[in-house]
Amino acid sequence: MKNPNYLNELNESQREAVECTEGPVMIIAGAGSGKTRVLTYRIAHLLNKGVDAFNILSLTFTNKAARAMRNRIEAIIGSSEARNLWMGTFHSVFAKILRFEAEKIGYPNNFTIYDTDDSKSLIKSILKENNLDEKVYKPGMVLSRISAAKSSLISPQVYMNDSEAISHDRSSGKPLLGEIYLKYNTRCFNSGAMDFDDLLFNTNVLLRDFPDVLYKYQNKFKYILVDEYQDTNFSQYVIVRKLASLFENICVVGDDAQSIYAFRGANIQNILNFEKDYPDLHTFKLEQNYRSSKVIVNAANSIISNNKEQLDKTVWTHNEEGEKIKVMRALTDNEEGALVANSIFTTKMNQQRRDKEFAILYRTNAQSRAMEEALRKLNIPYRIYGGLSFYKRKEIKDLLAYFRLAINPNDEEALKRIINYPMRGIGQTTVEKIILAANEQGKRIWEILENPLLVNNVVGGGTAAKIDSFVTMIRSFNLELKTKSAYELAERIAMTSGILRDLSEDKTPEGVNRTENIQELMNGIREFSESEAPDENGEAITRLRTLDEFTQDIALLTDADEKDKENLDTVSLMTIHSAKGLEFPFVYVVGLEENLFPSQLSLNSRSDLEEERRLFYVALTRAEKQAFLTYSTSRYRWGNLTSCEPSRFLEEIDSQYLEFEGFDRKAPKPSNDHQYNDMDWENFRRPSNGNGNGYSQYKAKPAAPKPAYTPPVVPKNLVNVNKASSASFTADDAEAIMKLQSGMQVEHEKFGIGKVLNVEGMLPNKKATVFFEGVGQKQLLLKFAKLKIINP
DNA sequence: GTGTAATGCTATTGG
DNA sequence: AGCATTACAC
Repeated sequence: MKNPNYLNELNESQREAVECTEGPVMIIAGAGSGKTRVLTYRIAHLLNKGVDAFNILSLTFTNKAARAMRNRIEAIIGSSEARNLWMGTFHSVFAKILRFEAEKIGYPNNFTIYDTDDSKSLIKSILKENNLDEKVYKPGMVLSRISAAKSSLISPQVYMNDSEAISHDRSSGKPLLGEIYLKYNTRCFNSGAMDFDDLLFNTNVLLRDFPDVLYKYQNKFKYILVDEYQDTNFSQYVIVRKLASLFENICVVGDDAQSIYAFRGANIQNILNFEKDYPDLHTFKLEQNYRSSKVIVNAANSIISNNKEQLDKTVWTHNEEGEKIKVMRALTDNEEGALVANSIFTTKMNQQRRDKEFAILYRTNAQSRAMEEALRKLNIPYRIYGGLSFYKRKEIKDLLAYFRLAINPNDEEALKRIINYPMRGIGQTTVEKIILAANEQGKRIWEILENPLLVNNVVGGGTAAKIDSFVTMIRSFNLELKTKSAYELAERIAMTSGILRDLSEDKTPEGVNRTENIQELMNGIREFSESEAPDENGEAITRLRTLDEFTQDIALLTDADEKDKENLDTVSLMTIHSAKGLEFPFVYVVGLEENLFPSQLSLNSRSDLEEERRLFYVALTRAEKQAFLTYSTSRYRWGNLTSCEPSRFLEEIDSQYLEFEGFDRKAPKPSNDHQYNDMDWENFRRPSNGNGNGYSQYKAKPAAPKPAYTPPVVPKNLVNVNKASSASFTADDAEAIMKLQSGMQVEHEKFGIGKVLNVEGMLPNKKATVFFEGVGQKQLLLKFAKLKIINP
């Protein structure tokens, strides 16, 4: 035992929650109350009491959280026993179990896991084959209906007989959703593929239809812990209830105030009804916040009190008072970025902070662009979490599709992706014919492809020969799965398939970047190949690590799982959803505008709006020392400048915790140079708390002042003259364009380094003549050319 | 079957 | 504005 006094590191309610190990336990944990700490210590305590690690199942929200917990547990108990714990997300833990048991429910053990893109692509194929209009049956929407059904354990058969579903789909003009759902499921099954929801649905099928399997896992998992229980859906709930029903050593941890995934089927009722499921339940409340200042805790409480549905709980803190929350207003989204970047810069300098102590949180991924540009201009390093994750990039998915097909040749989506990439003359029509033939004859796609007779029935001789050589190639990969290491085979596939050749022919910066991404993937595979594998007893052993292991490992990774990047000293940019569970000394929540946050789509129902409010609560409670809230009075949305009103959430915060920087809340909206419909600023909502003077402490200024915003100091050697993106000028851009003079050395994205020979014209249409080495003389419209001044 | 130009759609949130 | 799909020419 490395740390025998570990219980002393907990406060009273934390310790009680840790020590109550037997029977059902619910822990209601306020934001920043040490929830992870309790879970970690609880597991350590179980191990310390002699419980075998193999008998503990701990379900976390991300795999990264599981890894972090495992490490902390090892540090507490001082042994490597923690590696034997079953820990991970619902999806990864039950995918692992399904790999053992798949054949019982008719799946191959090496089943593919379809991601959202695969699912959508399959739905598109089905729509096309059945002559259904993609505009009526939008693939994304169809998928979310299917997903909702699966999360509620509604099979296609049940769906098609469900009167509520039938009338819902009829009245929305999509009566065939049930049929599509059935076809979709059949196709997944025939491809040996499960989508994300199938992993949980099929686990339920397995536990329902095979009592011996259920019994086996009930006995195995004598202690079950579930983190973020407020975000579990019905399907997950049933799995947990079934597994726990033998011993009832079930501990769930959650916070109803932080439930932000109802949109994907999460059900707060799971936490609210837990008491009914387990009458002899022990409930613990963690209400002391250790993370944030008093200002932040109290401000967050004042927001969440606007929600009607919530458990009784008061979060408080002993921490210092802290700075007030700063509210900042910008005129455009770009200026909002500049405001934030500038504020980070000054705070960093004044308080001697590191970049990694700052986070910028937003409601939608699209908002990151303005922030990025502003940070780049100030040379502030940043890292975006989410967005296009590494494994979603085209070139990565292409190579992975080869791996997938080598592992499971019936994987229809992988096949469609690469049968003609790099191009080998097997076009769309051919693929459609083959798939059609497979479905008509009730055969798997690979059965058709493998059989020259069947292929010849469908396509001409020339195409058949091309198919034959493709089949031979994939089959040769397949034969090497068990004999070659992941790295050896991956390298061979990258070469033989022609992907590397195809990419290396592309000399554009994007093309080079794609090759580098492939290289990075290969490095990851090499690392994997050289790592030790756990055997079934959890012992690390050295044996061949194969490509199918690798491919299955990464299928459920998310970018939150990207490892070892958190040590980088960079500002973090992410959506509020992905910020869940994280904390930062300084947090900027940006885009606090009506229709953006709260989102327009949430305004129709009370429960959706309350979820948005909980999301805001989550955002604010990420901050330790100080929070900053920003909004813009106008913003580009799908290419047009639109006018925005400040978010209602700004008014819901008790104003004693707010400080308005550079503007007066009561002052009329400042005029600016942009042309757009001026919204009714005078009717900017008055405080609705009835006393009518909610803002009186802010003195009204007579005139409409420009916000006190000083443009950031831009390093002279890296002036971004303009972005091609906008036809409108920000002050910065215009200024930079004006600075451009002949004789300067500049860099162009495509043409490289060049020298300015001449500048002419008036501002919006100012032109420069630039000589680029190896390219020649070019006339560039500064509004569009991305010119960087390298040497003034 | 392949390459390019034109059109049209989109931007909640994520495993 | 940017991306994906579609239309049409080769």
